[in-house]
Amino acid sequence: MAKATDGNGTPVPQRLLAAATRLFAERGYDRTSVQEIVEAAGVTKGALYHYFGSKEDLLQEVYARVLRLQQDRLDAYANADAPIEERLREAAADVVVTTIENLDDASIFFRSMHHLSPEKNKQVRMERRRYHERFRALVEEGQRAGVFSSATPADLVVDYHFGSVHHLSTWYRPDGPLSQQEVADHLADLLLRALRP
Amino acid sequence: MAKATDGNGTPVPQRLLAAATRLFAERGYDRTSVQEIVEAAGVTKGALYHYFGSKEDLLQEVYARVLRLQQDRLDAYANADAPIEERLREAAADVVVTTIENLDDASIFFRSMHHLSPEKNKQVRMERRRYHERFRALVEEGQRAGVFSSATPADLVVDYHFGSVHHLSTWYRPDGPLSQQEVADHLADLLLRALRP
DNA sequence: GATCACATACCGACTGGTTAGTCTGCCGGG
DNA sequence: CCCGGCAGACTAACCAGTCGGTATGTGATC
Repeated sequence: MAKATDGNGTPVPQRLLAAATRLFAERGYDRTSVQEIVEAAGVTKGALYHYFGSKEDLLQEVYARVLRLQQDRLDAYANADAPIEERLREAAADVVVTTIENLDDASIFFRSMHHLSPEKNKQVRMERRRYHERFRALVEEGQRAGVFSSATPADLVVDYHFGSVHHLSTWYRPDGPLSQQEVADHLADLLLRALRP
Repeated sequence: MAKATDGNGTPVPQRLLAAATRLFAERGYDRTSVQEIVEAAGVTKGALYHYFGSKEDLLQEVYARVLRLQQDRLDAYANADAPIEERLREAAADVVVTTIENLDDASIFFRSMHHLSPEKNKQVRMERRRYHERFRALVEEGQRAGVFSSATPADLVVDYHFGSVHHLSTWYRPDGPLSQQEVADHLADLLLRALRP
C-alpha cells in the first residue's frame, strides 16, 4: 500500500485536486485553508506539500486542466469540415456545455484568477488569449465570407458571447427549468441571430 | 475641526468608502487589510469602527450604492415614453456605460459577492433580482408586442446581456480602441439584433 | 535470500507572521 | 463638562509553509 492511493482507490494528488476544486468554488481561494483541503482529501499537510509546491500551485493546476480541455474542444470544432455557420454554432454551444459540466472549475477560474502571482497570471492570460483568438478567427471568417454581419468588431462579439459563458456560474442551477443542452442551444442561437446580416 | 473632514475636505466615512472601493477592486476583499484601508483614507482603525460595524459592512455599502444607482437609472429608461425597442436599447446601453464608469464597483460586485455573510448576501440577491425582473419585463413586453423574437426565453436573454456587462471588468480598458459609448452602442446593438424576429 | 542503501510517500507538531476587531483614553466644541 | 470623533496599542485567532521523523518499497551485492 505505497501506491499513493490509501484506503480510497484514487491517487492522493487527484484527491487533493478534487477537494481543492470543490472548496475553492464553495468558499473562495483565500477562505479555504490548506488544512481544510487536506482534511477533505483524507491526508495531511505533509502529503500536499510532497506533491505540490504551494497552495497557489494547486490553483494553477485547476486552471491548466480546464484550459487544456476547452482549447482542445474548440480546436476540434473550429477545424471541422463544415460551413462556418455550423462550426461557430457548435463551438459556441460546446463551450457552454463544458462550462456547465465543470461549473466549479469555471467559477474558480473567473473569480480567483487575480489571486495568482503575476507570472502565473501572465501565463494563464496568454493561454486564455490564444483561446479568444481562435474563436475570433471563426467570427472573422464568417464576416469576410459575408455570412455574418460586420456591424460589430469581431473582438467585441467574442467578448459578448464569453460574457454570457462567464456569467453562467452566477445563475445556472442544475435543477433549473433548462437542461445544459437547452441553455447551450439558446445561447448559441442568440449569438448566431445577432450575427445575421 | 470636529466635522469629520480632517485635513481633506471630504467627510471621513466617504473617504473610507472610496479607499475601500479602490483597494477591494485592486487586490480583492480578502487580500485588503483593514489597516491598508484606514491608511489610504488617512485615518486609523478607531475611525473606521466608529462609522462601520465591520469590514463586511464596508463591502455591503459598496454594493448598496451601485445597486441603487443602476436601479434608478433603469427605472427612468424603462418608464420613459418611447417605443419598446428604443427603451430597451437605451436601457441596455446605459447599464454598460454606468458599469464602465464605475468599473471598480462592478469588479468588486461580481468577484466578491460570495464573501458576504448569508443574510447580507440574500439581501443583495433580492435587490439584484428586482433589477433583473424589471429588465426582463422590457424584453417580455417587446415579445408580446411581436417586436422581439420569442425564440429565446426572456430570462435567458437578460442573463445573456448581463453576462456581457459582468464581463466588462475583465477586458475593458479605458485606453483601448473603443470609447465607453461605442462599446455600449455595440453591445446594445448585438442584443437588439439577436431579438429581431 | 538476506542484508544494506536509498528513495518515495506521508505524518503532524511547530513557527513566524498576519489580521479583524476591541478598548482605553485624549481632544476640542457646544 | 460632556460627548461625538477619533487615535493607537493590544489580543486572540488563524494560517501557509517547514522540518524532523516513520514506514514501506526497490534494487544491488554477496
